[in-house]
Amino acid sequence: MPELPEVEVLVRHLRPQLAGKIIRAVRVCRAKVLLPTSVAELGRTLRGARFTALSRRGKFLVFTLRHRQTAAISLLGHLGMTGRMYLAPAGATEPKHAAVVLELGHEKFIFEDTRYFGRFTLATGALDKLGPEPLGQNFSARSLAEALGGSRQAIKVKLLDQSVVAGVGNIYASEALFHARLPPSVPAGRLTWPEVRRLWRALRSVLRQAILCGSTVPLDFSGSAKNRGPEREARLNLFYYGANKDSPLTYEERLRVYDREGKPCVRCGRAVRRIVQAARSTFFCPQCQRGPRTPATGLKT
DNA sequence: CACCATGTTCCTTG
DNA sequence: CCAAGGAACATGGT
Repeated sequence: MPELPEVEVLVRHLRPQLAGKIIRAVRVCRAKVLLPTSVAELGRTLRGARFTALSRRGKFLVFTLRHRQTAAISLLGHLGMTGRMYLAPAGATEPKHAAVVLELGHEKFIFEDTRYFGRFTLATGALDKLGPEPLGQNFSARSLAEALGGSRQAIKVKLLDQSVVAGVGNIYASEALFHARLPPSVPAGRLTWPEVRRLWRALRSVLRQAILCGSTVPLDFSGSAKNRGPEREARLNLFYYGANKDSPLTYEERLRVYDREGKPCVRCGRAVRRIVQAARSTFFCPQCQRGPRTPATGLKT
């Protein structure tokens, strides 16, 4: 569950659950997710520390911890493609692909990641390379135009660049371009000012809606018996694909083009197309997302 | 077996 | 320097 909205919802969910809790023991099942931090260093640093804050930056979770009256510790989490984080009862069965487990007393914090592309590290340098938060104050249509200016890279590919905007991934890049009615292949630097403004608004709108939608989804990933099996899976997938009865939004209002190749565009009915850019799938409507048409006639050269 | 997958980084080639 | 393409990481679903 890994783009900005999913991470945001997870952060909001975990924050009150972790606040004040003390790490009694650290168990690392996959040392590679800590890199460049070592198993020994993580254990030494976290054992006895208390969670004091949790925030999000792009797709990263930023945990803040503290030992008795000492300087704050920052811990960076990233879900990669398949990562999940949740609290479970201390005695709960652990998932097959648990990467790190923090024992908190009667509970334990679990970071599981099937593909192990995620991170759980004390090295925070990755944050320095991130661009502005798309929902933050420093992200304006003007700053976006500046970040895109001059680039001949396709706008869809550019949106995946975390130094341009932090937190946009493959799904919401397609969604935002659909919302803004922009063709994914247009060179980023060739967008007109009105188009950049549309894209800016689309990004914020799409991400905000996704957070809103996700906030109404029960995020109980605990591995306890009642949360396993098909029901749990349904809930997890629901985040991206499913319908949520408690939400005022309908299915089409969440993912309008992503993974809809061949299906009718929800706006015009034309078949949604899939292309590959930078080795990733892009979905778009060839009718609604056409480039700026040059008049067939009457254009002087 | 084939191909696909919400992410990131590194390498090569032009 | 830039852009594009591919591979790598590791596992699972269809």
